[in-house]
Amino acid sequence: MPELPEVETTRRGVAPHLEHRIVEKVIVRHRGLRWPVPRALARTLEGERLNAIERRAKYLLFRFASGTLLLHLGMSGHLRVIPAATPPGKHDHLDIIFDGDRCLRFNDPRRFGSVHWTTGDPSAHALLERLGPEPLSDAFDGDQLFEKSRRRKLAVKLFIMNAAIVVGVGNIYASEALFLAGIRPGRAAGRITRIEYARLAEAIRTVLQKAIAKGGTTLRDFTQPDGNTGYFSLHLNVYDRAGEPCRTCGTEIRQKVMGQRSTYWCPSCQS
DNA sequence: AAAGCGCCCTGAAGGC
DNA sequence: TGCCTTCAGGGCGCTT
Repeated sequence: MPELPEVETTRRGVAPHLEHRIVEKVIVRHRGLRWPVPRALARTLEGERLNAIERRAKYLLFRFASGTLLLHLGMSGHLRVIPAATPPGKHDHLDIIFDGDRCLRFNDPRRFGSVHWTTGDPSAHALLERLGPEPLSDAFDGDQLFEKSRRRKLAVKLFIMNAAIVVGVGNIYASEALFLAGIRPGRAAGRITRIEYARLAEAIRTVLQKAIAKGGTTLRDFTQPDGNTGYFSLHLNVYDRAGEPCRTCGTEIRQKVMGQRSTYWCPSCQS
């Protein structure tokens, strides 16, 4: 379930423990992630120095001198930094062991996560090159949403979940952002006004930023064995609240499947 | 080009 | 108690 805020919190959690350290050993226990883990991963990484951990969309970028490891948490993946001798548990698919006994352990029950190695500019990698702007950067605003959506009949909720339009808006925050902006999720993207898109872009920023701030305070230490809470205990206005009263007006929250995913909204606060 | 949907996978929840 | 079914979810990639 990691959405962008969880991925960013993970990045902030593990980076201080690993940056500027040397990879001593790599253990791959299960190559069958979304894509097979590269066979040469251990050979590639061992001896490499980690310069920095960055994030693009929901991908974590481990920048080494000779290339970049792209890691996606899928929907059930999480990372911890633990002593290398810690016995592996179920679904512990990958260890990257750094000097100073810092073992980065990747656990992913559903194996929707992935690991890629790329040399050169990682933004040119096939998985990254077509991605839209980062929602928290200055490169993102409502005007872009407006321009890109003209003549598109797709529901606005699906439109903002398209990573080519803007990255990092997952299913939960899509519903939450639309609630904040007062826009019904089922409306055609091409029928949303410029002013509404300005509100929506701002709502997306707000929702993600709040979640990141919350992550910083609620997530446990990434160096603890039980270091991941999975989900932030966010104050959700509509998501997973079908039939419950709107926190603003008391109207029953409605739910509908859109693009094979549950969507929630308040029929009174959103128009 | 845009839209729709299948699929990868496990675990939790619900029904019987 | 235990089995079976259903659902959840990110996002690529194929089809229409």
